[in-house]
Amino acid sequence: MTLDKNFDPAAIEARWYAHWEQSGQFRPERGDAEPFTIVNPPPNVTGSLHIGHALDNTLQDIIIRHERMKGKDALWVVGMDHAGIATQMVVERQMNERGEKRTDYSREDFVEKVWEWKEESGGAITGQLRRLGCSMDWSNERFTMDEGMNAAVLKVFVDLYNDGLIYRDKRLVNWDPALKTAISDLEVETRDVKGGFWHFKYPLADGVKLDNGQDYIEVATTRPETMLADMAVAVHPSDERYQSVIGKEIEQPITGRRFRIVADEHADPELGSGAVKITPGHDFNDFEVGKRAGFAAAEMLNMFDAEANVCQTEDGLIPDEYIGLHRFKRDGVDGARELVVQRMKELGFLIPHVTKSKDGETVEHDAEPRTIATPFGDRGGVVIEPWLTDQWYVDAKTLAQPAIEAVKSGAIEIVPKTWEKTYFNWMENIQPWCVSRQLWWGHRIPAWYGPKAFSPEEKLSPHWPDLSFDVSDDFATANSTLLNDEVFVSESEEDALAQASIYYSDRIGSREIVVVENRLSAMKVILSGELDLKKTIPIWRDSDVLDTWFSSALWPFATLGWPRDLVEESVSGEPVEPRLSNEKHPSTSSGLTAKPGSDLARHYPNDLLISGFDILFFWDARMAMQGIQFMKEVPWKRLYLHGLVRAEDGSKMSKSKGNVVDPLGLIDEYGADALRFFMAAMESQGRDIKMDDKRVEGYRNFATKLWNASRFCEANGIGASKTLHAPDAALPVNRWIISEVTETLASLDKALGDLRFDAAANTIYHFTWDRFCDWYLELIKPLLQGEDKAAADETRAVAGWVLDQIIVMLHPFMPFITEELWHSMAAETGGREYDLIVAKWPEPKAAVDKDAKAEVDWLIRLISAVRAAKVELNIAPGTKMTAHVRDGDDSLKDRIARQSAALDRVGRLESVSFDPAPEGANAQIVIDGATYVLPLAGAIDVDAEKARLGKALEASQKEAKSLSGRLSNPNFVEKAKPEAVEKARADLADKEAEAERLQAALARLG
RNA sequence: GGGCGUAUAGCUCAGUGGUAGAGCACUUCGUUGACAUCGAAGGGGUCGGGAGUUCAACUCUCUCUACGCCCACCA
Repeated sequence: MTLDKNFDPAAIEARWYAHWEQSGQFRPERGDAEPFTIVNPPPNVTGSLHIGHALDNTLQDIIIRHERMKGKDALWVVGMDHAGIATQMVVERQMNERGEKRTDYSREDFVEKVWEWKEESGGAITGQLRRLGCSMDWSNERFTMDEGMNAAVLKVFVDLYNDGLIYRDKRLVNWDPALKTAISDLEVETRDVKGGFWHFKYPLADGVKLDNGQDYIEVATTRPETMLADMAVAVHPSDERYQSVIGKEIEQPITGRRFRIVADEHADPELGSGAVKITPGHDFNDFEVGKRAGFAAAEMLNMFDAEANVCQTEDGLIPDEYIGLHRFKRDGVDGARELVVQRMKELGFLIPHVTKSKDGETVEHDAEPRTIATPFGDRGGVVIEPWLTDQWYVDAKTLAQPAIEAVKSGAIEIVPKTWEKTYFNWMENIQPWCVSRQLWWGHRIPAWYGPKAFSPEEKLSPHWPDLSFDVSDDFATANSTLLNDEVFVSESEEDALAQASIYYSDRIGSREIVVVENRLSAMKVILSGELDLKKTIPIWRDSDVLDTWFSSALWPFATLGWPRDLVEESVSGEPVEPRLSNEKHPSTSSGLTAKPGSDLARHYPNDLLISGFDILFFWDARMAMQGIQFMKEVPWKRLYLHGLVRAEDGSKMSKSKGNVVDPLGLIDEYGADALRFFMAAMESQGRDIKMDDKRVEGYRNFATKLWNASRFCEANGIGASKTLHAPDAALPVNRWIISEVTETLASLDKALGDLRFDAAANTIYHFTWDRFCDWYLELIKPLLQGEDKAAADETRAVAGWVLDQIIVMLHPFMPFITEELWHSMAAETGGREYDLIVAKWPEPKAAVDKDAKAEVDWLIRLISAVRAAKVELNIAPGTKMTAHVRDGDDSLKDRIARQSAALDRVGRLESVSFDPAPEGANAQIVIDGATYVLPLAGAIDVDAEKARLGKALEASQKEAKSLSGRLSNPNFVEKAKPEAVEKARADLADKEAEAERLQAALARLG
């Protein structure tokens, strides 16, 4: 015996994984084979394997192993994401612990520190994916900031810029005051927060009154602090109450600022007083109203710095006591909000909210309590402040159009289909994507700016890095000729310099161009007078980096060698229209095409993408847009979206709740195979998975079951099959199990093809346990130990072949135990020629053997019935019995003769004869057309047997009655499908016959 | 305010236009060698409520209820 008594996953997992990886079998050389490609969602370099990764990667591994075994050039691309914000936060946190901060370092030094951290501590997850058994192509592991990705990001940015699909704009962004960076719409999550709704009087200026004589307009707000930057009050154009004051002015009590009352549809007459204060610099709606009211973005007042502390507005009207306060109460310290409310109250401009107490007394409150949907940054965890800054935007609307079309046309198939609607809904309403981030870790934006970008005429909206000094008028005068706010976008600094030279020499005569580090140092250089601006022009590179998702959106092609493996398109220089098909040899808009034979040509489009639905917008949709834009083809043919893994009670797992299940702990306890099988078995389309340790344990038991079955085989001279196809077999039980393999394989392939992981797992599970272990191995025991050597040899060959098929079919789900068994089972016969990971997937060949199937099916039902009768009649299960057949025909006689050994050994029927049964009390069983009489000398409880038969009879009669009822309905016979009618007739005949026999059996009992 | 999903055995979930299945749990029995991480036999569901289509509905349509998720600028 080479197999240990117990299966110990830990003992084999690491060994097999190392072997596979070291022998390069995750991506065998198969240059001529049909390609199959999946790219793995790159996990954050800061990340560790959580249960969601376990699900996501198990599913991908199942597919990739299956395709690899089918002989394809299966490529599973793997890599890590630099995860801009997350990684920078990790390193900054560590600095904070040492009493340092980021700005103690230069940008270059800080970035260097992050790289050091990445090399030392990053990527822990790659080892954990290995523990899960994932067979990705580590030999070509990528990183979103490696050389190739950097080149791709630069090219994409520049190409998009040149096509007008990426642009710089000044508008409100979602600003995270904790992280001091802009974030995209998707990174904002709305939470309900308890807040207040304050009502104020805004006095009308110049003695103007409303029609009702009131000398103020009532406005209400959930953000009183922003009134320091109010620039208007809006009323609905058709609101009767305010017609006479439209165009008149308000004098804001605290700042004394005067501003107009404007008419705008945004104001809802039904809400509050129908008048709303407008703060264009700090509210998305107000920004739009402000623009409609004629304010340019640059004119809009800003009252916050990057940390959302109050700073002075351009007009200098904010009283000193507010400057430096936080926007609202923080750490128990009152902020601008509290002070504004207090001052307004003191000034008599607060309209209190009045409620009645239980005693009927009126109680005044400053604000009406209210639940407010408040935007939070998903990383920083603080309230987002809409803030007016210059940022880079991708024209997502334009890019989205072909991506929408791709799904509509079926070029991309989304599985499950129900997600299409969500995809369309988002894509059709997509907003410009803010891609610049005020961070240091990431892809630095390849844009250089000329001096005008920091001229004094420009409104210096607070921007990182903070610019808190004035620019001299001298400079402005000296450079008034430097024209526009010029931007040079290029893949290299040299080229940007060249562009700048051409630009400035054209306009203002030749001057030398120098590049300075950033906007801040550019200012310092200019102000210090170090540069003679008559001779030199400084340009500076954009300080910002790109959103992490900008680079990961390129993953499906950039990891395959784009743009390195592009070559001139040979056909023509014509621009290529998007094909949105599955054709090969994609080309880019610049007349380039993937080099024939390269991975890029062979593996793009990818065949499948598997991701959680939670990153459908973040990642999947953006890959679709960028893939089509740059490759003129969809990134993948199918997109499979799975749900979340939830805690046992159905809640979301989260660190704060402390209900996070560690997949590595489950692997330690039950083995990677068991965890993987659990994930597959639970993955039905369109539903979240609830964690269930008991079920993982169950699949551990399944692995043990297979292990023990293999030990049995080994002990009985059953080993690795010598043939790929099923051996010839004459015995019904062998022909039957071969047919069962054929059927199992067919449904397994279908399930995997349909991405029904649960169905696939259940198919192989039940075949292995119910068919193979519970019946086949039991039925062949007498054959293995019998005298008929030919029968024993045939059975050994078939059993060995079937076990091989199980091991092969199960391998994608349980790679470790199957690889171990694959080799162990061949140990006695000289070993295998190749590892299971690259073994050939079986091809269904033999037709199903109906005769054998019918015979074994009968055998199983007979044995089951005998067992059941024994239990109900309280007969010890080991008791040997004899049976006498009534109404049996010759073919039944033959069957019984063929199966006598199995009937004896498995069914405990030591003889089955066609002689009449002895008189007296007997147990009786009706199967198909025959009755089996089991004489029970004396010790039978006649009443129990009567009850047993009576119950069976009742069931038969009930079914027969229902069937005959249906058949006597003329509508059924006329309108139902003929097959249905036919089947009902046949079933009725069977049931009636069965009932008759049972009745006869009862009669015999007296 | 829109959109989506889910409601099937005690629990977790499959399922098909023709009178319901799995795993776990539960009950009873079982240790002569593959396996007690096991075997055998069982009990248990009017498939969320209502209406409709159909010869026939757990399965299709509508509606109601409950729960969950996503998107959305209501001050």
